[in-house]
Amino acid sequence: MEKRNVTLKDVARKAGVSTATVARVLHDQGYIAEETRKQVEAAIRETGYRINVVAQGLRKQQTLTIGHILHSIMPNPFYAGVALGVEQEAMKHGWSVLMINVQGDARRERLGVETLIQRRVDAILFTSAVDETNVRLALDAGLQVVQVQQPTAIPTHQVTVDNYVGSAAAVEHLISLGHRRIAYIGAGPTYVHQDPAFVECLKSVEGERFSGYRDTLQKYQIPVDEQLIAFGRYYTLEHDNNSGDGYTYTRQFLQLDRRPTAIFATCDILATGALQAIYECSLRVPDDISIIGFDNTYAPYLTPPLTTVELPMTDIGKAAVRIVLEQGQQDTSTSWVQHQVRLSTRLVVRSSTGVAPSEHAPTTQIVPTTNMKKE
Amino acid sequence: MEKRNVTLKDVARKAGVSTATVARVLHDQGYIAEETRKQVEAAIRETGYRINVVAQGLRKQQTLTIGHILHSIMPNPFYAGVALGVEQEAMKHGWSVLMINVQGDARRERLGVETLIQRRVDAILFTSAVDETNVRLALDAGLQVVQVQQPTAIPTHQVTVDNYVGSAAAVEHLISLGHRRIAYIGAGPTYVHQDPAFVECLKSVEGERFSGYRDTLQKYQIPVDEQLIAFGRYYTLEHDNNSGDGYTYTRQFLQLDRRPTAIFATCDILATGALQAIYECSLRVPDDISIIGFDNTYAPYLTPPLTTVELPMTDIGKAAVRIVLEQGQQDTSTSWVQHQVRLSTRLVVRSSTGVAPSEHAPTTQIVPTTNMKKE
DNA sequence: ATGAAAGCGCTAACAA
DNA sequence: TTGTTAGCGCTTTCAT
Repeated sequence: MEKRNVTLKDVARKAGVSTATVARVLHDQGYIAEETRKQVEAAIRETGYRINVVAQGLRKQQTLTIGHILHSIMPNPFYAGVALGVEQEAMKHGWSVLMINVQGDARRERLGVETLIQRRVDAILFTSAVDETNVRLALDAGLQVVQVQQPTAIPTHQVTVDNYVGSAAAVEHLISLGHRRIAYIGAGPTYVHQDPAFVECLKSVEGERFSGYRDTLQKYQIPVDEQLIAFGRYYTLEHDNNSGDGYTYTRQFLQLDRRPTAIFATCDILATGALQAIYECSLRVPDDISIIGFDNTYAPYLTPPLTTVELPMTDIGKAAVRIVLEQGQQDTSTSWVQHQVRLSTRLVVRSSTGVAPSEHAPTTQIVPTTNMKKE
Repeated sequence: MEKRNVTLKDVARKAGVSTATVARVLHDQGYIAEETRKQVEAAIRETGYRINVVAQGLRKQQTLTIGHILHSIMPNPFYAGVALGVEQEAMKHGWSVLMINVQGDARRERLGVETLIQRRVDAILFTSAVDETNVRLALDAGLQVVQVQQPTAIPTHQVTVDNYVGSAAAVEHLISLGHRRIAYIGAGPTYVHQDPAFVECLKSVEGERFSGYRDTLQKYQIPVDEQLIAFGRYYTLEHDNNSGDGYTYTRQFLQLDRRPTAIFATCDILATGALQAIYECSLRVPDDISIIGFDNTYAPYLTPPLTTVELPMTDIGKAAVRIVLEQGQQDTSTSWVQHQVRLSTRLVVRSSTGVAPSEHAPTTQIVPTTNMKKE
C-alpha cells in the first residue's frame, strides 16, 4: 500500500530523458523535439505522475495560495458569500485559499496571520479585519494585502461597497410608498469595542448606512426622530438562537404612541427579529408595517420575502482575488498603486414593503399576547 | 522593500551555531545547553525568523493540511457549519484546510481532488460527495479519506448523523400535539440524477428521514396518505431567490379538500417556502397549521421561529478532523479500522408547532389572494 | 534540443 | 551537546 509518490525523476528515467526535459514538456516551454514530447507524455501517463506543488512552491518562492481572514462563515451568510467568491475565483486560476474564521477575536486573527505567513501564502485578504495591527503584520511580512468590506485605517488595496447609496435607496423606496415614520435599527459603534462579536459593525459600513438614512430623510424634509433610532448587535456567537437586537427594538417601536409605519434594518438578520416581533403582535407585513433589510442573505427565505439592499457578496470576493492576480503579472514599476474597487448595491423589492397605512387610521397600542421566544 | 525571508541559516549564523542546533531549539527536542538556547532564541527574535512550512512539508512529506470538498457553503448553511467545524478543529491543532466548493458538479469535484493531491494534502474530507469515482481517486492516491454526512458506497471513515431518529422524533412531536394529517416534503431520489444541484438529497440521508416519517405514522396507526407526500428540491443554484419546492407543494397541500394540519419539511429551506405559502393564504402558524423543519439552519430566523431537528453541524466537521488526526498518531497496525462516527440530532421546539386545530373545524378551501413571489 | 547541476529551506541520521 | 550533510521534488541557468 506504500506507494511513494512518482517524481519527475521517475518519469525522466522511464522516458529516457533528463528531468529538465520532462519539466519542459510539463510546462510546454522551451524547445522540445516532437519525438521526445511524445515519449515524455507517455511516461507521464504511464506513471500517473502528478506535479508536487509543495516542491514547486519552495523552489519558485510562490505558493499560488491566498489566505483569507474573515469573521466567520456562520451565522452571517454575508461572509460565506464573500468566501465562496474568493474560493471560486482562486480555483478558476489555479490558486488555492486557506480560510480562517476568527470569530471577531483579535488574538485568533493574529494567530491566523502568523499561520498564513508561515505557510508562505502570496497574499492575505481581510474581510472586516478585527485589529489593524494584524493587517500591518501581514504587510510587514512583505505580503500582498487586500482589505474587503470594512477596511481599517491602514492603506492597502480595498474592495468595498457603496453602502451610502444602498441605504439611501432603501429609504427613498419607503418614502415613495408614503412612509414618513421610518424607524432605523443598526449596529452601533458604541458597542464595537466592548465585545469581539461586533467587529463587523464598525464605523465605515454602519456609518455610511446611517448617514444614508439620515440624509435621505432630511432631503425629503422628514424630521429625524431619535425615538425611532436604535443601535444594537446583529447577533452574538454564544447561542445559535436569533440573539440579535432586531426583535427587542421592534417591540419597543411597536409600543410607541405613534408607532413607525416602516422599519429599516441595516442587516437581514436584524430584520428577521423585527418580523418575529411583528408577527407576535398579530400585525401584517406590509399591510400594517413595512420592513426593509440589508445584505440579501436571509431575505429571500423570510416571511414575507424581504425587500432588501443586496450586496454582491461573491463579486466582492472575486474582485479581491482579481486584485491579487493582477499584481502578480505586474512589473514592479506600477506596484505602488493601491487598487480601490468599489461595488454597488441593488435594491431588491419583495413583499415586505408596501404603501404606508393611511395617516388617520388609529394606531392603537399593541400588547403582545404571547412571547414566542422559547428556548 | 525586497526582504528575502529569514532562513534557519541566517539565524544560525547570527547565533554562531549550526542550523541543526537552531532546529533543536525551535522544536524543543534533543539536548541543548541552556546557554546556547538563550543565544538562539535571541537570534530568532532579532531576525524575526518564521518557520517555512512549505520547506517543512517537502522535507517531512507531510503538509499538515486537510482538503475539504463540499457542495457549497452557500446558500445552505449546513455546509457552512460543517466547514466551520472543520476549520476550527484543524486550526486548533496546527493544521490548515483547503476548502473546495463543487456546487454539485462532478467535474469540479474531480478537479478539486486533483488539486488537493497535487498540493499534497494529508487527507481529504468529502461532505456529501457527488461522484464516488472521486472518492476512489483520493483513496488511490494514498490519502486518508473521511466521508461526511452522505457517504457513497465506497468504504472509508465516516461521520454521519442519525437522521432516522431525528425524523421520528419530529413526527412524534407532531403526533403528541394531536396531529394526524401530517404532510411530508422531502428531496427525492427521483431528481437526484437529473440535476447536479440535487446531490445533497441522495439516498441515505433523505431515505432515513422518509423512513422515520413513514414508520412513525404506522407505529401510531396513522395511514400514510400519498396525497400528503411530495418530493422536490431544496433549492437551485441558478438564482438566489427562494427557488426550492417548499412553497409550491405547500400551496398544493393547502388546496386539498382536507388539508393537513401539519407539515414536516426535511430541510429548513423547504420549510421557509412552506411558511411563505401559508402566510399568503392568511393562515396562522401554528394556530391553523404546524410546521417542522430539519437542520436548524434558517430555523431561528424564521417567522414564527421554526421548530426543527437540529444537526450538530460544527461537531460533524470537528469529528471528521479528529479522525484524521488520530490516524496520524496511529501505528500502522490499527490503521485498517474504519472509523464510523454517528452523531445524534436534537429536536428544538420553537413556535411553529402547536396543538392540532380541532377535528371538526371546517376546513374551507383557501384561495390565495395575492402571489407574493415577485422578481 | 537536451542535460547537468545548483539550490529553494528544512529535517534527521550520523559523526564528532 | 553540537555540527555535517544528504536529500525532499522541483525549476532554471548554463553548457553542450
